[in-house]
Order: sequence, then structure tokens, then C-alpha cells
Amino acid sequence: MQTVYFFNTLKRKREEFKPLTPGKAAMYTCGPTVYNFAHIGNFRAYMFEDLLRRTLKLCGYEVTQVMNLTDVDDKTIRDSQAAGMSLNDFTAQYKKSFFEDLKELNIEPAEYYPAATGHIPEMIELVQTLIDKGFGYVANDGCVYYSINKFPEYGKLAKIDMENQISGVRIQNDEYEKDSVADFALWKAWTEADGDVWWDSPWGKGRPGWHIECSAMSMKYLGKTFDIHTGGIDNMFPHHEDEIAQSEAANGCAYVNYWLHCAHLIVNGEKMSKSAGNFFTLRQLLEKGYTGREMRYVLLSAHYRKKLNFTFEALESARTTLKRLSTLFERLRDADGESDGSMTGVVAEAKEKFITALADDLNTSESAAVIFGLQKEANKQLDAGTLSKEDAEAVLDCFRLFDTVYGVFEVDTGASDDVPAEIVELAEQRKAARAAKNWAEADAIRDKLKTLGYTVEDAPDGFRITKL
RNA sequence: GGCGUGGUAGCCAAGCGGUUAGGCAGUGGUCUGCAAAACCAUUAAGACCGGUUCGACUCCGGUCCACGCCUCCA
Repeated sequence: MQTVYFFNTLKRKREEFKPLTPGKAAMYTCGPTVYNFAHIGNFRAYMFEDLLRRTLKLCGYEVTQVMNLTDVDDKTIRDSQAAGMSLNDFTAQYKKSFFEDLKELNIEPAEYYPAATGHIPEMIELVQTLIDKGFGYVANDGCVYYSINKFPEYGKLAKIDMENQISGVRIQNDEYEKDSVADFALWKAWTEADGDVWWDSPWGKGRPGWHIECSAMSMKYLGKTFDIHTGGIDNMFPHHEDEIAQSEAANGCAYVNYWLHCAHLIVNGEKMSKSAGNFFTLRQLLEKGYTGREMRYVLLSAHYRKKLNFTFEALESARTTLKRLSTLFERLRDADGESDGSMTGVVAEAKEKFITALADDLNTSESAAVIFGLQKEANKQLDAGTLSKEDAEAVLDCFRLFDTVYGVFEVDTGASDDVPAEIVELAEQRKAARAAKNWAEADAIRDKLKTLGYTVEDAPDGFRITKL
């Protein structure tokens, strides 16, 4: 079991991770609102959570992860109506695309994906508990609100002093029925705009507020107190702050021990967001010819608490980097030299450094440096002929270990195996022409292959075909 | 207005009070019929002004700039 350290937003410092149950890590991650395709900025958060769960597993923990799906809120209702579809049908299509995208990015599935609409009774029960304990109240508009004045610790996560805050907020005149403008909705009363979307409750027809969703579902699957809660930095306030207020008021115990927040993906210096219109979906990138693993590599390239500047140059850079590693794996598979005995130690050190880097608050930059250090050493020894089959296999095995977290190397999959037979045949003809030193013929075939959409490159013992 | 984060070489991006971060690009080689790929080597930095220190990119103060949250948001 490797000791893991996290930067805990709640304490604003790096701490050793001590789970409630030794050897197990329970984590809750805020998932998508399924009203549209997620953009790659959204996926930065899900990638960070994937990195977190894979790192925990690498360090010996058994992970239980819950990711909620918000399938009822203002936007899902609004857009399903605009599309002339039922809420369920409407959100189902985006749930489907979300899971397709996760797969494309090689993000490991969570253990649970609870949907909000599947847990309305649990939410109603939690709201009732909050009312019974004096934290919730029914207002004139039929909504149930949470009275933040009743929870003195409100603001402890975001480090917000509400006295100070309220005076600074632009108060909208039509924020009417609440006791305090900062009170938030636990239950929203039905209005005409909601159409046929409503559930019965002790307070009449309506639907749950957003924050109560995560409190109710995390409690159901992970218990009243659990280890880790993650999300994008923009969810810290008010969403996570409100979750704390709800859960700790209802249960009378700590909600979460470690809060981890990732920074934004930015484009041209600004946050990628739907409202700003400066976003790309994964599908758009795939249409441009980039792959999920290239995007995955880009998303892993910066530390999760630092803003990540997305550029197409970064995707190109990822492509080159991954290709060079693939070449190394090919060379390693063919290695058959005289071992000088040094590789065993090199590999052991690389493994240890890799794990230590990730265990230190998920330092992917540091872990990448370890990867490239091993790449360089392996190449040097391949050139020198000092890698035996066993040495090479040890290096490959090390990359397989790296890949349990990175998930992009494809250590054992060859690059080009789905090339049509006639293309291979042309390449064979070119090989023969070259053997006969018939350069004109060889070049003509190469040009022809290019028009067919393939590049052929010479290799020591033949050729390599790549699809354009 | 309140709170918070950051400014590192052409681009991306780390650690660290003194010893090469790393990747991409570039440059020079190796290989090669040509091309490409690959491999090896290598250039280049710390927004600005002060302070602490034998020594600061790293600590402290200030200035400027950028971004985020406070409203749905990963």
C-alpha cells in the first residue's frame, strides 16, 4: 500500500490520505447534466477523476466511485420541450452519448451512475428531515428552501464569509419569497414552464433542487460520511458548499473528509463553456481526425489543479509523442541482445518514481518525465544491443504498469494491422522494386499508395504503412 | 465590490533556496537510392521593482497583467 497525498480544498493544504476503511476509498464525483453533448472542458473533470481512481488503485486501494447523472433541471426541461420530446427520451440520448465519449477517452466506468430521476423518494425524505430539524422551510411560493443562517459553518469550504458576501452580491428584486437571498432551493414547486415534469411531495407537485440530489445519492451509496468528493472548481460554490450544509445538518456528522477540485480547461486564456460558445465536443475532434487517446494524453499533460490550455498544437504534439512510444514498443518486441544487467535496476527505479509522483497529489508532469526517461534509456540500450529478450519484456511490462493509469500507450497492439490486402500487395511490389534498385518503379508505387490514402515508409526489414 | 488562482524558454508544462525537469517545435548528427520515420546530441526560462540570504525561478513585500468564483456551469 503506497501512501497517497492530496491537496484538500477544505483545509487548503496537502494531506496524507487516510480512508475511513483501511485499503478502501469511497469517492463521489459530480457528473454531467445530460441536456447536450459534453464538451472537452467537461471531460477534463471526468479525466481528473479517472486519474484519481486509477492512481488509488495503483497504490493498492479498492475504489468505489459514484457519479451522478443530473437528468432533471431547468435546462433539461427547457430543451426537451423545445425538442418536443419527453424528458426521459430527451436525456436518454445524451446519457448514451456521454457513455460513448467516456469509452472513447478510455475513462474507467464508475461503480454507480445514479440518475436524479431514479432517486426522488430519497430526496424527498432528506428534504423532510431538513424541515423536521429546522433547516428547511416552506415559502409562500411553495418551494422548500434551506436557511443558511441555521448552519453557522456555511461557507467553510469556499471560505466565504456570508456577512461580507451578501452585501457584495447584486440583489435581484424579484428574489422574493426566501427569508434570505442566499437561501437555496431544496424542492422547487411546479410551475407551468415545467409542463408534465413533476413529482408528488408533502409540499405539492414539484421537483428536487440540484444540490439535494448529490446529498441524497451520495448518502445512499456511500454513507453519511465518506472519503473523497470531487468536481470542477466552479462547483465548489455554491454546489458543494450547499451539499455540506444539507448533509451535515441532516446527519449531524461530517460529510466528506477530502475535497478535491480540478481547474478549468481554457481556450485562448478563457474558460471553455457552453455559454461562451468557445467549446469543442469530443465528437468534433474525432471528426477532425484526432483520436480519443490523443485527447486523453492532452488532458493528462497538466496538473489537475492548474488551468490547462487546450490547443490543436497540443493534440499534434500528443500524436507525435505517442507514435514514438509505439515505435519503441515495436523495437522492444524484436529485441534480442546481450544483456548488460543494468535494465532491471532502471526499470525498478522508474516504477517506484512513477508511483511516487502520482501518489503525490497526482503529479502527472513528474510521472511523464519518468516515462520519457525510461524511453530514452531503453532506446539507447536497443541501439547498443544490450537488451535481452527478458530485459525488453521487463521494460514493456513497466509500460503496461504506466498504462494502468495513463491508458493511452497500447503497449501490445500493433499500429497498422487493418490495412487492406491490395495495399499491402502494392507495398510488397515496391519492396521488390527497391530490392532490384528500380527506384522509378518504387517511387511510382509510393505515389500511387498516397493517392489511395496510405503512406509507406521504409523500415529496416520491410515497410510500414500508415493511413493518411 | 468580496473571495481566490496564476504569470517559467517559439508552444505546452513540473519540481526545487545552490546540482539536466519533461514533451512538441528548432538546430546538429546517425541511418537512408530519395523521402519519411526512428534514434542520439543540443540551443533556450522564470512578468516587473525592492527585500531576506553566502546564494532566489523557488521565501517576503509591492506593482502590473491574466483568469476563476460570488448566477446555470466540470
